[in-house]
Amino acid sequence: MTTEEQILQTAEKLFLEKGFAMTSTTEIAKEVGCNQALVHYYYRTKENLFLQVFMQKVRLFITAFTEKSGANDDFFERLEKRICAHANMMEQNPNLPFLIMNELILNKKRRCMIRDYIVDNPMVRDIYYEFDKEIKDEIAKGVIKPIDTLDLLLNVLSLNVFIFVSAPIYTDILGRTDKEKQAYIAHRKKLVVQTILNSLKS
Amino acid sequence: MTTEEQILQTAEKLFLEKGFAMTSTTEIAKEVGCNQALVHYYYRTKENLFLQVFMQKVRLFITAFTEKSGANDDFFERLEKRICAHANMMEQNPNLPFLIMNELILNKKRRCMIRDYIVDNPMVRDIYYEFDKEIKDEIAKGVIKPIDTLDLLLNVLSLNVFIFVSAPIYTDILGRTDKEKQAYIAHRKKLVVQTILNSLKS
DNA sequence: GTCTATATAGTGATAGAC
DNA sequence: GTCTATCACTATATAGAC
Repeated sequence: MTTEEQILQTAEKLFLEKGFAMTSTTEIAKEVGCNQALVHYYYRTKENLFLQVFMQKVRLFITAFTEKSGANDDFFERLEKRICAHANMMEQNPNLPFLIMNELILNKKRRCMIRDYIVDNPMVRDIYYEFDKEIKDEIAKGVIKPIDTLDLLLNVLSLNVFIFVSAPIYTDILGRTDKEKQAYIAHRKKLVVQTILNSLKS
Repeated sequence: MTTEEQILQTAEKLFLEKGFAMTSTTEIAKEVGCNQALVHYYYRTKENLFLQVFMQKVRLFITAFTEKSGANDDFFERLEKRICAHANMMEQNPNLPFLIMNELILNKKRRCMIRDYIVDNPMVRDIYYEFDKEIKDEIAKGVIKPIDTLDLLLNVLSLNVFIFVSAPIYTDILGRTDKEKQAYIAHRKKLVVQTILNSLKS
């Protein structure tokens, strides 16, 4: 791996662990084993380096949520698969939801970047409209209780994100082992699906 | 108001807005209209000052959640009142859930402080056990579907906290006015209650 | 109690040697 | 491409004058 790639990879790790503000380019360089000037040689500014990591992660976050599932499943099976795909993506990147939330709340610039990325992205729009149509169909058929599509998405997002935000807190506060933490996550994943489906069934 | 109180109040405001790392004692002093040395004269360290704000807010956060309601309501009415009390507390302190989450995730020291506060606090324990008993009773009576008490609390917490974490993001990304933001919050509050109750009804 | 001044250390970023 | 050296800045915290 080139030094340039090592820097990006280490930056990703540290930004995910401690956020933008609390990670210094000096620290990144130290962990890579090179000089701090080299970080700026490749990426010029810390902000620049951060954005490369951040936007890639935002893309990952969104595409996982909009993942399509088998067409011959019924609605509840399809929804379950979508919820799980989203949770699995976060399980592989545990601090990702926190990083995104953190930066979006503390930094207006980031919110605007996301807006440009989401609202102007035809792919994202298409997937949303398709999902929206699907929901409206199922409501019309009387399969699920009436709900706004955005509300359903927000419910899933709330519950799923909170699994990974709460996991380290829960683990530390109750003095759990890493294995117990994994069990907590697995349990919560199942329960989120169950809660969402129960709230929809009519 | 004394200068000492002004400093504490300004610190509270800025810490809530921008978190610990991005708020400087210089900035606090400037906003109070005094010298930066004075902040340290009264509170010695920034960490100290932060903890005074933080722990007071954590107490507020927990006590709101454990608020008791009218005894002659049925279970669903009592639960609804509890969920609303918790949401209302956050509505009056919009950035509070974010601050708590943020500091707990980024800082292990803070997690340990909370542990000492929650786990060793008999009042908190009592309220939890009482709620737990109540849930188990209703399950036994067949009023609600079986669920672990901690899971129910986590579901409420997830959905409620996310209202206020998502509100500024939602508002900015979709270019909403402040009035529309209030409507979003009011709408989500209702929906959270509905989602939780629907998921419990058997 | 409030100020000025300052010690000390850390930051992001750049210039220039090799 | 990688380094050393350094600049300009900001931060927390303290010492000491008033």
